[in-house]
Amino acid sequence: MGEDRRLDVLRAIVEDYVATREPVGSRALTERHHLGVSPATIRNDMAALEEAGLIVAPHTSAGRVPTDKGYRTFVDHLSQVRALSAAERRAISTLLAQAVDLDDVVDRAVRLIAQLTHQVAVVQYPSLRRSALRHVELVSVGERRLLVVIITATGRVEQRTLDLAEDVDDAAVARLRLRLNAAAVGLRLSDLDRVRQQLVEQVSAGTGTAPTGAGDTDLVRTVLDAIAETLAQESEERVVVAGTANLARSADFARSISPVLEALEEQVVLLRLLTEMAEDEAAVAVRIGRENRYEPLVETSIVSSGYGDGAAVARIGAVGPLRQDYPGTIAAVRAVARYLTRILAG
Amino acid sequence: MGEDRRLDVLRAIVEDYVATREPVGSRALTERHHLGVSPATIRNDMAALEEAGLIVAPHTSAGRVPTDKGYRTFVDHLSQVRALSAAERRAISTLLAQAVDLDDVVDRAVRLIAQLTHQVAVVQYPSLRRSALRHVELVSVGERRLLVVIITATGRVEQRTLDLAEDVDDAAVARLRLRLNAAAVGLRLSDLDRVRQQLVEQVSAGTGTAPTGAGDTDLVRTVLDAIAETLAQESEERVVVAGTANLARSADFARSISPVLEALEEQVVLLRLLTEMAEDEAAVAVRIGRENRYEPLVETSIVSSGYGDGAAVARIGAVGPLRQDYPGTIAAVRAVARYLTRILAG
DNA sequence: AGGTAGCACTCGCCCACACCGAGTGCCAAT
DNA sequence: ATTGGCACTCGGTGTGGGCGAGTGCTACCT
Repeated sequence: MGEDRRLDVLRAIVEDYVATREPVGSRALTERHHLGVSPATIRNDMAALEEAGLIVAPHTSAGRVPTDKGYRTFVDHLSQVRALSAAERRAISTLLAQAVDLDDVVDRAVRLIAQLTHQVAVVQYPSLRRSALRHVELVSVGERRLLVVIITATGRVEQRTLDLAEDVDDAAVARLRLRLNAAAVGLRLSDLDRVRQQLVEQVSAGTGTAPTGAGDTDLVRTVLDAIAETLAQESEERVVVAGTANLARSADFARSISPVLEALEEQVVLLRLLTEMAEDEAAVAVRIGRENRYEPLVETSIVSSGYGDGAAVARIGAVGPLRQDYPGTIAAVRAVARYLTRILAG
Repeated sequence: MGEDRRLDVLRAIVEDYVATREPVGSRALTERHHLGVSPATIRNDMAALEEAGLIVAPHTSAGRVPTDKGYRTFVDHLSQVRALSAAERRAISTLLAQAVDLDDVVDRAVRLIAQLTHQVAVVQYPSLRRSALRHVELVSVGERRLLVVIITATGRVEQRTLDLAEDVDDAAVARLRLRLNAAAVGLRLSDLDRVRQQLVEQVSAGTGTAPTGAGDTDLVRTVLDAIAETLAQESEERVVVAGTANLARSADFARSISPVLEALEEQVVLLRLLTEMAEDEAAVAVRIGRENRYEPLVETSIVSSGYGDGAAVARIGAVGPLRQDYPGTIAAVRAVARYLTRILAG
């Protein structure tokens, strides 16, 4: 029984189709790959593969093309992970190492992925919720408005403007800043919720020296609420995208690429898709075609990996056509994720 | 002499071609526009217009199509500015008014422009150099690293990490923060360069109370240098883009749209293009086709306007195909610029 | 002089048609 | 289980003719 050979045939079909964009026929297969059998035999195997839903013929007298399911088995069972070349790895590490701050790291990473994979690259900023608080800055802007700036251990800065119920003088703000920082620095933002009430009391009571104003408790609560709320809305989790031009070049999209472009501009959607892929944070996950439950992306595949250590975890990914070099993409995404983890830890 | 009519003909050609994407012929013109003359006469005018380089015929027996120069005269002399509908204006003002912070304003504005013009929208953040300093925050991160956060009057936040020559204790940082803010708040960032030396002395000397550490002068200089440098590199001026999907829909690009997409991802290029268009800050400027000296964009037109008052000036714009509804785009861009100015001032 | 009518001419577009060849499924033979 | 043979399908390509929109030119009109 040719169970094994059948999978060989599938692999050959995927590889050839990815390379040539032409539906691949039985004869071409026997010529380009030395499976030791005749075209007729291949045809039988192909019939079986089609039966199993792994390949289809676009029309009666054409070769076969992999289905989503076909790519899926290819990715799961057939592709051997290809290591990046030494040059590529060097390029990654030096490029990332040159970054001057977090924004720069993310920017470089996203461009790198786009260039390595020839696809659209997506990088999520290190998640706020899980990173530790480094500093909270309060600045009063205007009469009853307070600008809250949150600085995390990873160097990420988030801001938010608050409208207050009543006037607050600068002294009160300064006092609050001191206590807030004393009490909350070092906490994971995701822990904030749990210890919030406790914090309110602790901060309002003060450390003893300065006189406590009347509305301080309210103010503290308001500020902490704001911080929590900022973190709660996922929309604050930023995603950056690069390499959209690669989409236009691929010419693999039946309809237009504009639905895909639209999807890529929707941070919220991207975030949801990425986080849904986070079954195993460390490993590379792949979503192929209709496996993406999101209509505009059913003609794309997403290859994604988590990065970062415990303190700051997020995801990166590559969005590209169904017909793509999966082993190559996976290798590139994984490599960048690893270097990224290393850089952020250092 | 039909000098006037000739321009009427040009206007008619532009309008029809924009509406239909078909090269327009003499007969069609007389039918759709009531110029009171026969097709033969129109043909003579067309010959003259072609002679003048305002229109061309794609091939011998086809209608005419406007050239860059044709669009240019249309924009300069022939298009009457169309006011937006009341509904549109209401949409703009309410949408922008709901924004919660600067990021949100910019985000809403860019989406708005994309939606109104059906083109790619571009919004430059209110320029750092010209906005006043609201607050400088210093946070030491790690041993000899200092995070400098700059907050402007418009609510914009910029950050930068410094590597220091020697250790600095928290007390020194706190002291510096106090003095720096006392001395520099309210200054235009663009003025910083001029008064820098003066500031260094002023801040180092302190206001009298706290004892001054040995390395303080150096530290002050380093920090001010960093601030100045951050501002100097234009790359820190951010540009956001939206509506790239509109490009893919337009189907007006001879080659591929990928060069255009690439260009749109290059912040530096976009910034240069935008600032080059700032002859008259308030008015709407238009660059048509080859007027953009940047090769990837020679098949596009850019409609752009400044916004903001003296304190915070920047530009917005729309990038689209040559064949577009210029009056509509101009109206939309101008309207959004005005509302934006109002919002930021209020 | 400017506008008009008529006319011959050009050419891109569309359609019908035929042909070629890659590829298939099936069957009989090994 | 594999293979060679064979009839059949059908998309892609090339050819040729007809159509029609559009033009430039010339002669004519006001």
